[in-house]
Amino acid sequence: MKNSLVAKIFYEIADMLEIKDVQFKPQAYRRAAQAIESLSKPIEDVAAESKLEEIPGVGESIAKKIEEIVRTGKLKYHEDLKKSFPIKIEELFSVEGIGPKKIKLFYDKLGIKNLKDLEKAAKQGKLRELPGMGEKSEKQIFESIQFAKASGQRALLGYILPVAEEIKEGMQAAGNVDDIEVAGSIRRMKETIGDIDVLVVTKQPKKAIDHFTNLKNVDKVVAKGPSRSTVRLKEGIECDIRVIEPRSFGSALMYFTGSKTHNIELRKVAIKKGWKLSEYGLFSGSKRKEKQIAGKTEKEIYAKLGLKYIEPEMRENTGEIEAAAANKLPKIVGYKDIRGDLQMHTTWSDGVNTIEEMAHAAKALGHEYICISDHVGTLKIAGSMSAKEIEKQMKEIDKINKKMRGIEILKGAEVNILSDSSLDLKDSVLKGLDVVFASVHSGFRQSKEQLTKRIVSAMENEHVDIIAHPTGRLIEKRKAYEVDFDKIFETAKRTGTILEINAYPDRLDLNADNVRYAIKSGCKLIIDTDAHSADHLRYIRLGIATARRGWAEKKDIVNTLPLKKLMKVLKK
DNA sequence: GCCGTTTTCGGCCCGACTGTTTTCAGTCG
Repeated sequence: MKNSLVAKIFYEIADMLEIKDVQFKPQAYRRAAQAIESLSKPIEDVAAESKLEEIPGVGESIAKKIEEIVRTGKLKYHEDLKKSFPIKIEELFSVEGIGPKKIKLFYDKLGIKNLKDLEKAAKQGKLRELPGMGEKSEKQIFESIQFAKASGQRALLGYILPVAEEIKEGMQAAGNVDDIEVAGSIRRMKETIGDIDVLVVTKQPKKAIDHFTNLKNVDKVVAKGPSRSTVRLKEGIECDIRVIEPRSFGSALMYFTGSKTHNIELRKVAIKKGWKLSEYGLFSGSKRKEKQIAGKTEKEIYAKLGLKYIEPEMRENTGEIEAAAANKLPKIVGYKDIRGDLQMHTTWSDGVNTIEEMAHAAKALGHEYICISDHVGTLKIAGSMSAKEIEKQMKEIDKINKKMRGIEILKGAEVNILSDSSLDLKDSVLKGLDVVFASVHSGFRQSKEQLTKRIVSAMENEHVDIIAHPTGRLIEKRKAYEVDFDKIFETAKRTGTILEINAYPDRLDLNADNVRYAIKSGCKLIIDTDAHSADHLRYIRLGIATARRGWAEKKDIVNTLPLKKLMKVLKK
């Protein structure tokens, strides 16, 4: 699948054209890149079918370029552009306060090509002498570089969500906050988060902002004004707060939630109706005599635009606006629809809590059932259990089930799919379990064909109910291994094997795009935490969010079912 | 470079803030 390669090349072209001060083309390339990135099909397949120009934002010229990339793996136009700009553009763009104009200025006047050059020039006081620059800008650039270095990559949603919630609670404790919401990519439940955006309604803006800058996890106040402020938190992430008028709360929430491309499309819908949409509301009339027709809530704005309400997790401009206009939005699975969690580890393998502790924690979360799925097999990873130990554990589970009320514990196991496609445990043992997970834990570097074959043959096994974390990726750490999704989804559907959405913060695997494709292919999914401690069971909402981002409905997720019905969906 | 219930040509989302200016360009969200 070359989609991400094509998108990357187009993003880079957009950046370079912007530096060259070319008008409008950068937007065109970005739009195409974004559409290709979120395509559910391999771009080479679309090219083979000669349907490239059906992709929104792709016309004759870009279609030709895609064909060249698919054919040769690169693009001459892109290579030529790069030659005229020997600059690490992505690196420089990542510095806050620097855009295309400054990058060009720095390169033309000082020959700055990368972050290191820029830092050096800032240190030596060379930037301040350039036109349009001054001491303050130079200092700000230097500080942004330091901050970027210290905080590194984007933070995982699973770790930042609790921080954002703490801030929200901290603000509510101030007593003068009438309404508060965390917006931004957190509200859209993106896998990784750049910063935290908080919106408040208050009659005492100054007091609220003072309270904000004095919250206990604030490390440094970056900016502080009458209606907004930015701070750096001890967790190494920035947090913005904005005071909003009640009449604009919905439009502001919409605007700051994004995504940016979703907003742009909405504004186009407004323009078509002769209106204007901004963070202050939806307006009719000319500039001199404009009248607010909506803004208090998101719902009324969508309604006025002729659209059904779109859940934040779906606002990525991947067809949700068209679907909302046609009243064809799916009713996506809710955060309270999950009845149980089937993947978790205990002290029997590499978990830190006992079976009983896990059961109590799950019950407290409202689960009706859980499954203990410790590692099993001969592969010496993660304290795998032998067939003998499995026997013992099953008896222990029987005992706990007898004494605990209100939750049912299933007997399960996570078995390795070995490099030769065989399973790491005999069928005779698997047969006795309620739920069998199979997953790849070794040989990640095999070819796409081999890895696909391993997973497919595991699915063909009559005892394997679920494929755990099907692509093996670890966010910001390890890329997904390449597999043939068409083949995997087809096999899953045919054999009745369920695919997992692993809710662990750095996995979220299948990811949202895969989820959407899997559902389209007719697969059933399950959301599990893969908890290695009782605390981890809370991660379930990250998995639900991933399902929602992939447009999954309740009927697509098997652990929304009561236990009896769930057992019928499993293979035996 | 793309696209069309204003258009096959002439548009392309909108507003605020910051730091540099002396009326605004660049950047951000």
